[in-house]
Parts: sequence; C-alpha cells; structure tokens
Amino acid sequence: MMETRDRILDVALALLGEKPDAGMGEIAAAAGVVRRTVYDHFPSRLDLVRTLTERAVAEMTAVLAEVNASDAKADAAWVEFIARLWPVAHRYRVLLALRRGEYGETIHGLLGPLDELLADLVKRGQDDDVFARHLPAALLSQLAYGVVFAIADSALENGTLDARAATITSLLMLGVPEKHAIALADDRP
Amino acid sequence: MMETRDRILDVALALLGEKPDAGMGEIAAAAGVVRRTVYDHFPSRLDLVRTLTERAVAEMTAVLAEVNASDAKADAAWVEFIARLWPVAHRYRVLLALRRGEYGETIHGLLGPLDELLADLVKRGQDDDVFARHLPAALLSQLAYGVVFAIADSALENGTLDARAATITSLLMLGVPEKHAIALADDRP
DNA sequence: GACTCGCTGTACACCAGTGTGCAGTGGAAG
DNA sequence: CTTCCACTGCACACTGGTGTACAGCGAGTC
Repeated sequence: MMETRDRILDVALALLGEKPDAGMGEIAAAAGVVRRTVYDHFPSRLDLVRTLTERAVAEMTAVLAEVNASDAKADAAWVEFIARLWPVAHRYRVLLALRRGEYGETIHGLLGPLDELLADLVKRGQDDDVFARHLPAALLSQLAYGVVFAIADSALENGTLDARAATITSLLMLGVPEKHAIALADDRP
Repeated sequence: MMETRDRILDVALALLGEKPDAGMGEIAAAAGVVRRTVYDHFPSRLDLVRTLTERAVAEMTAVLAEVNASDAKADAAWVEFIARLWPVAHRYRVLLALRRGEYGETIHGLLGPLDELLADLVKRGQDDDVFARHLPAALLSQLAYGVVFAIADSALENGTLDARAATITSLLMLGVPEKHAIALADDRP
C-alpha cells in the first residue's frame, strides 16, 4: 500500500518532533510496521529525513511566497504568515533540531530557499521603516521565526496554543511597537 | 598534573560548543591527551558534562544573583546581566544544545536555579510595568536569554561580537520600547 | 490457480561510541 | 635510588543503531 509510506512520514515527523534522535526501529514501531519495511521505502535514514524536510519546506515556502507576493505592508504580511503557519508550526519544530545534528549540512541546504524568502520579507520591512535595524535582516528573520517555533513548542507542553502571543513576540523582536503589534495581532478574524 | 583536568574541561566546553555530540575520543584528542586519561578524571561522559554544566551555572548564577540583588529597575538589571554575561556567552552556548539530547533531564535540573532567578527578574519587571505581559515570565525569560545565546552564536561565525545588538533584541522581546531599549543599551561605559 | 507485491520475521555484518583492564613509562618528590 | 603518580598504549567487552539478505505470507489481480 502506498498509504504506508505516507503513514511512516507522518509518524516520523511527529516522533522526531519529540525525540529528534529516534532510530529507524522506533519510527517503524510507531508506524505499526517492521523496521525492514521502512528501509523498503527509504533506503537510508537520511532519505527519510530529507523527504520529511522537503515536504515541510515546500508547504511553508508556498505559504510564505503567497503572502510575500501580495503588496501588503511587511508587518501585516508577517502577521499573515505566522497566522497561517501557526496551526502546523509545532509539527515542523523538528526542523530546528535537525539543522544541528548529523544531517545538518543537508537540511540546512534544503531550508536555504525558505530562509531567503524570510529574509527578503524582513528586509523589505526594514527598508520601509516598519521593522527595526538593530540586526541584519538575515539574522533577525531567523531569530523571529525561531521564537515562533519555540513558543509553539512550549505551548504544547502547556496545553494552550497561543498564536496571538507568538505573533506579538515575533513582532516585538522585529522592532514593531507594542501597541501596534497588539493591534496587528488582534485585528484578524 | 591537576592542570590536565582543567584543560580537559576547557577544551570540552569549546569543542562541545561547536559539536555537541563530540565523543570522548575527540575531546581527548583536542585536549592533547589519550582517551583513557579522560576517563581517569571523569568516570563517564555524563560526569564530564555535569561538571561542565555545574561550572557554567555557578558562574552565571553568581552574576545574576548579584545583579538581581541590587535595587535597580528590572530593565537596567537585565542590561547589566547581559553586559556581564556577553563576553562568555558564546562559551556556554553548548548549554542550550545540552538541554535537549541524551542528558537533557540532568542538565535541565542543574539549570533550574538559574532559570528561576531569571524568571524572578522578568516577573519583577512585569509587576513594575517595565516589561510586557504578552507571555508568562518563566517562558519569556527563557526566550529572551535564549536569543542572546543565539546572537552570540551567529556573531561568532560573523566575526563581530555585538553585545549592543543582543541587548537591544532581548529588551525588545521583553516589551521595552525601542527608543528606551537603545538608550539603555548605549548608556554603558 | 498462478503471479505479483507489499509487508513480515529473523538473521546477519558492520560501525562507532562507551567504559574497563592492565602492563608500561617518564618525571617529580622523598 | 626508589617510590609514587599521572599519563600512555593497547587490549577487550558491550551497546545500540544502521543497512542488507533471504525465506516467507497474505491479499489482491489477471
């Protein structure tokens, strides 16, 4: 069944999210399958992780590209991006752990395009004076979306997923004044 | 020689900073010593890591406790803390990586007291209305000092250590208005 | 009914890292 | 000169994860 492959990917994403160093055995077990079967679909652990990353990057890139294409102001675009990313942010938090670690090089490469789009958006905001310039856009964008994942993480343990808090926090980092940040975060359906 | 033990600790801190999963062999080699010798000083890998963490926590806790004891306003105290932490922040960045990972439980426990002091300071700032309340103090403090380490990290690759940028960024996260944050960061000798 | 195909189950070989044991060796201290 | 001690150098056992090989087995398809 082709659905097995997808189930493995889904389960692997979830499992690696909690335990980035889970082995092929654990992933197989969690997917209700024998270890050998996982190797039928993914010849090596790296193949699995790469496929997983490509999936996540494709989805996130699509959202960001769409948001970025509109001519909305950078701060509004950022809010839109976080709002659409949030529901699945905790699913993809494994990406942060994966960058460091064995396959760091490979994963980092795959994330490159996403990083660039993110930096572009922040750069645009800085040029338009809606974001602060205390840090270069490339670094600031990383920190800002890193913090969103960090909050999504802790929110999981906490029980209450709070998109509003994540949005406000990232806007504050980007140099948006608190009042404006709150207004932006709140005037969404 | 007793100096060997210290050299191992120093080298291990540096090496684990770049490569958190470096083995005892690599650490030994980096310290110019044989693997067996490392085990003479630290019966297990966990012993090494724990000793390392205790060292770092002791130092950071001392600084924070001192800063926290003064009756300065919370924002000024935070700036003081970051200013004194910054010169060695990149040395201790391994702590962030160590929390997740094999010995996470143990390391997390050792960092507990530091976390509490940090949360206390932020809580005080929130109560005095100098820090924002978009997140609970415990989480906000973690994010704010996490971002300092992240900047220290990237600053290393970048060449330019910028304490000012790190201070401003963390203050922004804490809800301090940009102008005030810049003023606080700049009126230090 | 024979075939295919995806999955099972078990058995391997392999590697890297951990931790231990023990016989040195060289230098400093008595 | 001898004793001590930290360090060396090499041996080994153990663990846990990776990836492969091969003989199935059950459920659909022709």
